[in-house]
Amino acid sequence: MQNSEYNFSKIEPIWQKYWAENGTFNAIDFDKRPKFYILDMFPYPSGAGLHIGHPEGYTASDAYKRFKKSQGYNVLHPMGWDAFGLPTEQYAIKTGRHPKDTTKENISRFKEQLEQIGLCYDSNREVNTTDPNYYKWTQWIFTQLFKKGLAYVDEKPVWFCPDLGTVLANEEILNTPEGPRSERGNFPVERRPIRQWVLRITQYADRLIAGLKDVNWPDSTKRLQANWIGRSEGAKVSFEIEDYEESLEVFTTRPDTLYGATYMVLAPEHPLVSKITTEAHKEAVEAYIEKTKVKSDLERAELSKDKTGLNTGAFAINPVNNKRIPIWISDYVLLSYGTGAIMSVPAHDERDFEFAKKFDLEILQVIDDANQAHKNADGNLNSAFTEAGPLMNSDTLNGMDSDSAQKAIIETLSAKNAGSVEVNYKLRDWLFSRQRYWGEPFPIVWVSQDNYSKINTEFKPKGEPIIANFNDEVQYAVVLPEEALPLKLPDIESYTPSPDGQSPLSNAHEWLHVHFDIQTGAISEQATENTVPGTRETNTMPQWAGSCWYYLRYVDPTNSEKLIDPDLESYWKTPDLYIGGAEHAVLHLLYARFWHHLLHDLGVVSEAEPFKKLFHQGIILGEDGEKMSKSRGNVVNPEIIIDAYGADTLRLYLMFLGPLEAMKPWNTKGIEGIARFLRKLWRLVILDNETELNPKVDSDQSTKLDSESERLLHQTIEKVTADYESLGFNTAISQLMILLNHLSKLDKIPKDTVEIFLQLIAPLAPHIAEELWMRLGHTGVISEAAWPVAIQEKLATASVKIIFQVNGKYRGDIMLPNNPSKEEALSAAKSNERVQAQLEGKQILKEIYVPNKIVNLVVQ
RNA sequence: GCCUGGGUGGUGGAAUGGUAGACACUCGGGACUUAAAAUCCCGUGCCAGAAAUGGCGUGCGGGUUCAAGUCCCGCCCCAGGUACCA
Repeated sequence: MQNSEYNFSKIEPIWQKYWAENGTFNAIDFDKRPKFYILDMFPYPSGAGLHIGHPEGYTASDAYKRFKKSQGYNVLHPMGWDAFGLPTEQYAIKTGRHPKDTTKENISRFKEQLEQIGLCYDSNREVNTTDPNYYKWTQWIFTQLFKKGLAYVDEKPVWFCPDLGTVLANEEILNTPEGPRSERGNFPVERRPIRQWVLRITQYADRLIAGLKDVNWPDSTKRLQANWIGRSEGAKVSFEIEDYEESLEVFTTRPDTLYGATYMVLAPEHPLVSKITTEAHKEAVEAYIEKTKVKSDLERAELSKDKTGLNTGAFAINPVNNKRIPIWISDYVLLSYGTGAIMSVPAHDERDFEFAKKFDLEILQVIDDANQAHKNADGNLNSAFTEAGPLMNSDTLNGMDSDSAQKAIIETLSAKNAGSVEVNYKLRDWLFSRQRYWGEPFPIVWVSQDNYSKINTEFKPKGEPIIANFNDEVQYAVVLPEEALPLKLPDIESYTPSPDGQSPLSNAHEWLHVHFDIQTGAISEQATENTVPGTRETNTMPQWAGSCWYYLRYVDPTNSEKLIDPDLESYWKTPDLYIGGAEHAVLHLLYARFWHHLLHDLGVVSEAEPFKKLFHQGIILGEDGEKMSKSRGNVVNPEIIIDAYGADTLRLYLMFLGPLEAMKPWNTKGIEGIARFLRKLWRLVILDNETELNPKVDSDQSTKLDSESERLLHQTIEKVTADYESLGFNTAISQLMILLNHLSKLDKIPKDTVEIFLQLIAPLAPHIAEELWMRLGHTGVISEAAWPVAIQEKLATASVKIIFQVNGKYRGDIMLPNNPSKEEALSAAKSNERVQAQLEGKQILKEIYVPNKIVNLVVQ
C-alpha cells in the first residue's frame, strides 16, 4: 500500500462481497429486457492456479458485461470448469489422491482468484464437466451419436505414450527435433494399433463449411477452419493392374490431366504393395516399408524434401488410353488421405515433377501452357505447369479447356465403370476415446453375437452393428437407456493405466461385468431370464467432450429431465459474443460446431450455429517479450500485482497494454501510470487524508461546466461508448485519462460530471467506481445505474480549426467561425506569417480547400 | 514452401487519405518537504539553432494523389499457424 487515501485493499473485498451476496450480475430468465449472452472459454482448473493470461480475456468480458447491463440488457455471463483432464489424473497416479478431491480444491482456488479480480459471474449457473449431473448429458449426446450411426469402433494406429501410459491424439503430439513427443510432459511416443471410438464428423463436413458464412468471426479463423476441413472436388479413377484382378483406385483433382499420367505412386503402407511387388524388387521394397514405419508424419514430410521411393516392378493400365505405366511407392503419398495412391502427372504437379526428375521418369505435357511455362533449350519443362488450359497430347480431347475436359473424362470413365466424381476432405473422423480414468465413461455394454440378436433395437445403432474383437471373441456394442445415465465413474484402487494401453477402468471388475435387460436396457448385478451378460466399455471420452456443449448448460444448469429446457433455449439461444484464444480456432470450435449441428438436427437447439460472434484475445508475453513459462522464469502472478496495486489497477492496466487482440509484452513499470490515474480519481472526489468529499465537487449543482469542458465530457461519453462496444478498451482508457487530467485542473466540478466519469470507468474499475459513487451519496449501486448518453448539441462547436499546408506540409492553423468560405480560409492562410515565409518568391500553382479542415497551397 | 498477422520515438502504443507520435512508461530539470514517499509544473522522435524556426523522419524501393503510416506494385525482416492433401 503506497497511499493512505485510496485504500484499495480495504474497499475491493467489500464490493466483491456485495455483488456476490446481492446477485448483482445474475441473469433473469424470461426477463422483458433484451437478452445478451456473453461467453468466455472456460478454464481447466489446474493446480498451478490462475495465470496472467486468464484475466486478460476475462477482464474484457467482465467489463463488456457491466457495460451491456448498464445499457439495459438482461446479461447472461456465466463461468464454469473444464475439469476432466490429464494433469489431475497424473497427480492422482503420483499421490493416490482421488481426482475428484483435487479438482474440488483447484476449483475453489480458481474461484477465489477470479473473485479477487472483481470478476462477477452468475453463481447459480456454474457448470463443472466432472459433475455427474453435467456429464449425464455429455453421455446422452454420445448415445444420440451412437444411435444415429455417427459413432464407430476402429482399430487405429494411434500415438501411444509409454510414459503417460495412454494413447494420445494427433493434436497432442509435438514434433521435436528428437522425434515425436507428447505435448504434455514431452515424453517420446510411438505408433500402436488400439481399439478406438471414432465420430463421423466428416459426414458434417459440408455443413460445417457452409455454416461459416452465417457467423461473424475473424476472417482468418473462418479460413483456418475451411482449410482444415479441406474440401476438394475431383474424381476417383480406377486403374487396372497388369496380371492382377484388383484395380488401383486414386483420387485426383485434375482428371483433365489423366493422359499425362506417366506412373503411379502408392503409400508404402498401401495394402496392395506386398501383393504386386515383383520378385526382383521385393527385398528393397520391404526394407523401404520398414524404414517408413518408424518415421512420424513430420519426419516423412521433412526428410522427404529430397524425395525417396522405389519401383515395385508392377504396371497399371491407364483407363483412357490403355497405356502401361509403372507403379512406384513413396512416403510422400499418405495412406490417410484420399485412397493412399495417386496417379502421377509430373508435367502438371510440382511434387510429381520433382519425383520424376529424381528417378528419371517420363514427363508428358498434356496442358498447353501458351508459352507461360519455364522451359529449357530443348523445349522441355523446367518446372511443373499447374494451371488450367487447353489440352494437348490427349487424343480427341486436344484443344478442349480444362473444365470441359474434366467433365468429358469423368463421363467416359463412368461409362466404363472406371471412375466417378468424388469429393475428398482433409478432415478426418474424430478419434473420440482415451485409455484414461479421469473422463466420462462410455454408456456402452459389449455383448456376444447371440445375445445381441435378442436385444431391443432401441439400444442398437441405425445401420451396421458396431463390432470389436476382445481376446479373439467378437462382441457387439449396445447403448444404455437414458434412465441409466449418468453412468458414474467407479472408484478404483490404482489410476495407473495397464501397460497394454488399456484404461485403468479395465481393472474395476465389479463395475465391469453386468447383466443387460434385453427389453428395457436396465443394468442389474444378478442374471434373470430377461438379461444377457455384458462387459462395459472401459475407454473414457476426451476432454473435448465436456467442452463441446457447456455453453448450452449454463442456460439451464440443473435440469435433470432434459439437456436444456426448450423455452429457456428459445429465450437465451446461443452466445452473442464468445471471447477466447486463437489457439482454439480449429479443434474446439469445430468440434463444438459439429455437436451443435447434431443437436439442431435432434431438435434440442433452435439454431444451427452456436457462436455468432467470436473475438480472439491476444497473449500477454513476459517482460522479456517471450511467452510466459515457468522454465523461463518470466511468469507474472496476478496475486502479487493485486497485493501491490489492487484489482482495479490490474484490470485497467491489462486493458491499457494494447489492443485486446494483440500479442503484447507485460511491463511491470508501466503499471505506475494506471496507479497514478486511479489515485488522481480518488483525490478528485475525496479530500486528502480525510473521508470527507473534496469541496471542489459541487454537490448543489450551482456551477456549470464551461463549454469546452462540457464538450470534452460528451466527446468522452461518445468515444468510450463506441470503444467499449468494439472492445477497444485501450483507447477508451486514454480518453478517460484526458478527461480526468482536464477535470482535475478545474476549480469547481459539478457533481453530475464526476458521476458520469465514474459510470464511464465503472466497467473497467468497478470497485473504486462503486465506492466513490456511494460516497457521493447514492444509495443504489453504480452497477445498476443507466449508461450515460452523449448529447449531440453539446458536441457542437461554434468555431473550427483550419490547418494551413504549403505543398502538403503543416505551416500553421487558425480557429474560424464554422463553415468559413473558401475565400475566408485562403486569405487567413495567406496572412499567416509562416505561410508567407514559405510563399516568398514562389508562385502559387493551386489552392486546395477542404471545407472545415484544411488549406493546401501548392507552390513552385 | 504455403496461409495469417505485423514492422511507427529509448519502451507499450495512438492516428474516418488531411498537423505522425494521442495516452502512458522511462529519463532529465524544477516546486513542495528536515528528508523521503506521494503530489504538482516544465521538457523529452532525430539533426541544426539561444530561440523563433528550418531540415529529416512510420522496415526498404517505386507509384497514385494537392496531400500517404493509411491506397497500389515489388522486395526485406519478425511473429503465429500448417506440413508433400494428390
